[in-house]
Amino acid sequence: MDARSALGARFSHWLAMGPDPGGCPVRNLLDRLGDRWSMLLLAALADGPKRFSVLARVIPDISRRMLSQTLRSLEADGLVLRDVQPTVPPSVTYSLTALGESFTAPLLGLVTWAEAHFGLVQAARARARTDLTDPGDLRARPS
Amino acid sequence: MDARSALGARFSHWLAMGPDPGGCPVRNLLDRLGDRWSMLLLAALADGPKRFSVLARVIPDISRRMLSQTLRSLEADGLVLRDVQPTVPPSVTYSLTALGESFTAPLLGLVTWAEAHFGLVQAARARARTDLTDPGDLRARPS
DNA sequence: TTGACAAGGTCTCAGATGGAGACCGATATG
DNA sequence: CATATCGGTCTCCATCTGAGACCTTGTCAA
Repeated sequence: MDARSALGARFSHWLAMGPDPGGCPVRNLLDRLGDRWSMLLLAALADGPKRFSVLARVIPDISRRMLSQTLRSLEADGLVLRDVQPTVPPSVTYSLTALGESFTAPLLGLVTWAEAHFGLVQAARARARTDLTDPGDLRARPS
Repeated sequence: MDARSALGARFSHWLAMGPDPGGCPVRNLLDRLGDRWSMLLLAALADGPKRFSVLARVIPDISRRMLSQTLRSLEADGLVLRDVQPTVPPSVTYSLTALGESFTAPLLGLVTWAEAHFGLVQAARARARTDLTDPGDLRARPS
């Protein structure tokens, strides 16, 4: 059975479970991890435990607010461990829990796919763009 | 090499590529697919081609606006094919492209993990909740 | 004849969400 | 004395999202 059929089977199985959005494990977890930063942070922590400021440095375009918020959400879900050293200034280190480590396997699958197929996606985007602009591309358009 | 080491190696490799956010394939694709609906729609379409109204029915909590918007984004990325039958009223069918089908493999990995570990995540959440409310549970606190 | 309804959207409006940047507290450093 | 560090929080504003009205064109029921 290929991945598509298997995925389709899972999907129709969820439908049979009724229209409860939070009851479905996949809906529930996808709602949590399917945001802009969660998976990225898990990938960063797969590289090894890191402190707050290090995470902020290696992911330059995350705001401190979202960094804090996302890490707390991951901690609440048991994927990340937050270790506070009560020095002054305090030193806080984040690392993957065993559960978080178990997530690295599917995440690696995602990452591998992304690296392998990015070229095709870019090509599709370029095609979509020219499809949109083509009707007017017969002549140069000022302004 | 386990998944964690492999993922960590990928991550530090991205860092070496400089601070360009859109240049990294993984950042780029995660920004697109890592929203509330994209992966869910891909899972739904893995079950077979579906029309707009059918998708709206099987995913009750997506608004028509986001459904239309997300499908167009997936189409622009070459993952989904939009087939318009010029009947009246028009009939529009969405299906996975070959590229979209290739994504079902990593997506299935994610889904499988979610179903297998959802119990642990729920347990962690319950623990986090009691940790928060415990300090004040000694006495009832009005207002 | 009038009305309702269908599909596949778009449009507008209001509320949730996210980023930018100020601020904090205590300490080490220049 | 001024400034920087660390790990955040707070406020403000821009963007994103959802709810719900509306559109077109033809068919069917009353």
